[in-house]
Amino acid sequence: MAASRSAAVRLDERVREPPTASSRAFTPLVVVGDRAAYLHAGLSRAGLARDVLAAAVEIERLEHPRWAVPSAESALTVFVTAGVRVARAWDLAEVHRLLAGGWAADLGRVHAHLVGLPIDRVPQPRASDLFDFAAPSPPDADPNDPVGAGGYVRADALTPDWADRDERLLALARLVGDLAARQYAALSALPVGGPRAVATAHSESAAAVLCLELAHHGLPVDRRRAEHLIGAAAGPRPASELDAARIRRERDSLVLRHTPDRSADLRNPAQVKALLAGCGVEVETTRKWVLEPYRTTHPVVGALLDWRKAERIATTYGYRWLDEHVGPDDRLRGAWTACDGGAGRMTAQAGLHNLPAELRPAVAAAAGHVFVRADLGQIEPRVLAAVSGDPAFAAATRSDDLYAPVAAKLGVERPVAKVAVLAAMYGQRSGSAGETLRDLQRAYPVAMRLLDDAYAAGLARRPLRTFGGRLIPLDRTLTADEQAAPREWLDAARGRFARNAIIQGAAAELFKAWALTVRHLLIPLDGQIVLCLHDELLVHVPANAANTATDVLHRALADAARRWLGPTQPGREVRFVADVCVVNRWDEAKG
DNA sequence: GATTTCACGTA
DNA sequence: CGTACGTGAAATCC
Repeated sequence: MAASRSAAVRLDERVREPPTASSRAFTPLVVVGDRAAYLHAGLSRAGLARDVLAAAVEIERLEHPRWAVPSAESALTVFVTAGVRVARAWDLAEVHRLLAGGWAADLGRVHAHLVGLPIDRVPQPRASDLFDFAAPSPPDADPNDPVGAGGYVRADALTPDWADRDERLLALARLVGDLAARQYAALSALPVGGPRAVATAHSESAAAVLCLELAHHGLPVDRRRAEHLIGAAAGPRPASELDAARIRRERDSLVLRHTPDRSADLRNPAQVKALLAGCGVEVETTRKWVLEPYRTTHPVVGALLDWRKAERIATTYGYRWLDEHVGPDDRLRGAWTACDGGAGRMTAQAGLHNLPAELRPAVAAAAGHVFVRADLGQIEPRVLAAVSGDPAFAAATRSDDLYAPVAAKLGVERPVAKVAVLAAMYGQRSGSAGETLRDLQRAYPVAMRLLDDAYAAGLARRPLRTFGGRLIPLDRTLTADEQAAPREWLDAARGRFARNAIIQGAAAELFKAWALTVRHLLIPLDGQIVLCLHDELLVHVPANAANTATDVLHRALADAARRWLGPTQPGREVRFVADVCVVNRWDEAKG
């Protein structure tokens, strides 16, 4: 390999680009197969991905430009594997999700949305491949332009089939820079919180990079402890298919021994329902919370519920899961996304977001390291206070326990106040907590008004934006099944969804701002975020950095909240709190 | 073979 | 006290 060539940026290989708004603000970078191109400070470079990316990594080390990319995954993975923490990014896909709602965000959709072309006619690469390639381009179309005839981005623009030469890579980079500039303008022009929406775009883009880092680093696992916990719930590791069947039968027999005169496939809900009926337990469904009250009716119920728990470990979090997702370096790895298609929470695969509590002791810091575990306290009501600007509710956030001042103000016990606040944020407004809800309305009218307005927007199918600017689509066309459902039920469901989405979405925005601040401050400590769980961060640091990292988590929250909220009127400051502790295992109690 | 339903884990 | 997501097994659709 020509090592000297790959790292150095040679001026004679560059081509001067005309200065445009996009090239000043952004450094577009595209990677397609084994080729790549970027436009940086008016100079362009294209060629073998190995060489171009080595130069790009060098630029990142020196200058921290804002890399504009079709997606972080497509263009910035190499930075992550090289151990270089990308400081600034503009991820077209993430910004599109923010701007337009939903999750689909391929380059064709991003472009069509920004130039005002119908989304439903965006050329799709899948089944129509044969057609696309068969259809000859009009003679006047530029064969090196990723925007094809009809004004849409070619379906194959980001494939090695089309992007097989430097001038096409450069055209793609120019397109990416142009789209980033258009997104910037669109966010800036939003009627509510334009500058904040741009800040959210920066944050979401960085979150996409963090997702690559999370997938790369993985979550440290004590493999022997994991094997032990799985063994305790699901039995020993089966030596063969036959052995596995025997273990399953033994597990089943713990339930079926209670019904010697009848049998059933426990994995078949219909058969389980019939089995239970034969034992005098008549239920509509066999769900856990339906069966729970019948534990004392017949011993088979308790045995079945215990069986379900063990079966869950055996099937979903058993030896296969361990073998598939925990690497030879004892790290649990799964893919992460910076936002879901709804309110904007992060998602994770490989069970990282729904690991049963009983397996958490298996998540353990590596030798010489500790976890610093932090979770945001009462995040959703505090976020409600912040985004609504309710001065009275903001005053309540100054307490460590937000529900205490609320209870005092309403003249009720704390549990009553808590249920009322949660019911106002998520529940049916017409429930049994009616009187307390009316008191809540009087005490915190601004906050309650925000919730009511969101509910009304849901009913009216009027799209909303979160505090940070994310579009919450509420005008989705109904599926056939949904059209058959009662109208009032659907309306109420959409109202609840809307009310939840503005709170959950804003909380996700604050959480990401916090996480990214932590990520930045951890660099000198040689620490990493290894898990993000909606309101909880798990940070892995060398043991001697534990105290500093604890400070970092608190300080980052204050910084992130201040930046996220922007200037606040005196007397309306909202306080956010984090519970932070140093542990060796994830399940250990908070200090 | 792909999609839907049920069930349940997490926040 | 509601929403969301990911997962696996069985049922169902085509």
